[in-house]
Amino acid sequence: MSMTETEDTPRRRDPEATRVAILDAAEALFIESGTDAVPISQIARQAGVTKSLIHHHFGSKDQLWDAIKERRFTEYFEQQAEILQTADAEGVEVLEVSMRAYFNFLRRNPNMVKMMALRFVEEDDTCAAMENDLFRRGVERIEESQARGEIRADLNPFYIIKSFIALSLSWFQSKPMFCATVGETDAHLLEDERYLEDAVAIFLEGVRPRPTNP
Amino acid sequence: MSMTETEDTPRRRDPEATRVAILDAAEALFIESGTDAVPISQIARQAGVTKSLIHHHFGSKDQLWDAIKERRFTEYFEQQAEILQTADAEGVEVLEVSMRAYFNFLRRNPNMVKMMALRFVEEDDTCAAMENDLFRRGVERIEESQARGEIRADLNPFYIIKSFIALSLSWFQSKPMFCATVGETDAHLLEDERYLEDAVAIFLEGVRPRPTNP
DNA sequence: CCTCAAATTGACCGGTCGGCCAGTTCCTAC
DNA sequence: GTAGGAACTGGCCGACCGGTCAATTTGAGG
Repeated sequence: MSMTETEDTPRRRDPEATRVAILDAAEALFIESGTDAVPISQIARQAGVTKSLIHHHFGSKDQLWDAIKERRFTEYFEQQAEILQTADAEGVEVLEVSMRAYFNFLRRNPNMVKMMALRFVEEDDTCAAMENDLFRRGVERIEESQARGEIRADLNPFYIIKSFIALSLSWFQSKPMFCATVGETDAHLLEDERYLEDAVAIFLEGVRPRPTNP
Repeated sequence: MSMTETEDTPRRRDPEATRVAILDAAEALFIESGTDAVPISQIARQAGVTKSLIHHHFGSKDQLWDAIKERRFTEYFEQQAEILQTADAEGVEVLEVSMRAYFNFLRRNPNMVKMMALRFVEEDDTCAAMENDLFRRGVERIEESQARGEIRADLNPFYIIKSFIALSLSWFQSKPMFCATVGETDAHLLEDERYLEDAVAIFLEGVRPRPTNP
């Protein structure tokens, strides 16, 4: 352990780790209770730092919230781009793979679902450019399949993407509301896989070119 | 104007009108800026009443917000039940009619879209019973069509409803995000009708029984 | 070893906001 | 017409919270 190690040894003061601790604590609390309901003091307590330190690193509460969204959404779009890149199926299969990947991603990241909803209610436009880029690449991919006759050509590729996102996202947004009332006899309705199978079935049949066309 | 008129003449003191004025003002402001961002004093100003009067009628700020949600959601579910009742189409057509009606309802009531999103982020369970009832009636309707072979029988009716709600709701939730970045060349993508046509096309083909089955 | 900037702390301030209360006005039922 | 209760008002309070600031500690570079 020589003193020349400057990056990987934990130091007593580690501003980067501090930033991460604050971001993690704030993200959890904000998503749990909403930004306004959580005082900075509580974030500080949970992160094991002082209130002033949060202001030192992030300026204001709003800027902290922005940093949280920035971090998660960039991570999100990078992952989505990765998935789109590596999906090497062909024809409608690429849509099935994409939809299942997207659905399972949301399933593993419930926080993301909430942040998407928050982005809407707060009318937040940040990261819209990144999202646009991602869509554009998806559209190109679909257009190729359409040209090859593997996907119905009368559908706008943009709307095709929007559709399978809608089918995935809305499920996780509406699910919690039903958990409260659905009885035990209908509990199976809440299983993610069952919904996914039906949603995929509807979506795929909807975009697949019909064999016989009047 | 006899004094025996007790119900229909406007009186100098009209508690019911006051309640409505407060609810209207609060709903507009809450949805515009979020419940926490709007002080009761501002609601009072906009409604033309005193702050104390709001507490007199509704108790606390939270109870006021509850009353707002209660009012809108009961109205919403009643309208939806009405639509479901009067949709006298048959076969898959009933789904098309329902989906178009739902889509256009959301289009005319952007506040409702926001309240649905808020219901999710605030984890609000109120009115879940009403929603459940509505779903049950829709499910029965679809089951009949399925028995008659007019709709694919391998799909769960519950998920069918969920699907066309998802396709409608998500559109209006994601639209604002794109308005900021979409260039003029792609502005047509934001037109509600264009999306609706494609979404309906996908959905209907997805639930329609295939003529030839391998 | 010394220096300087960054990290970190605790104390404090000013403003805001939700809720309460004492008092006044008005409708209504007897 | 009068008593009582509901509608309505203005003023006030206390808690909370976001942000600032001066002071202290720590680490890295010269």
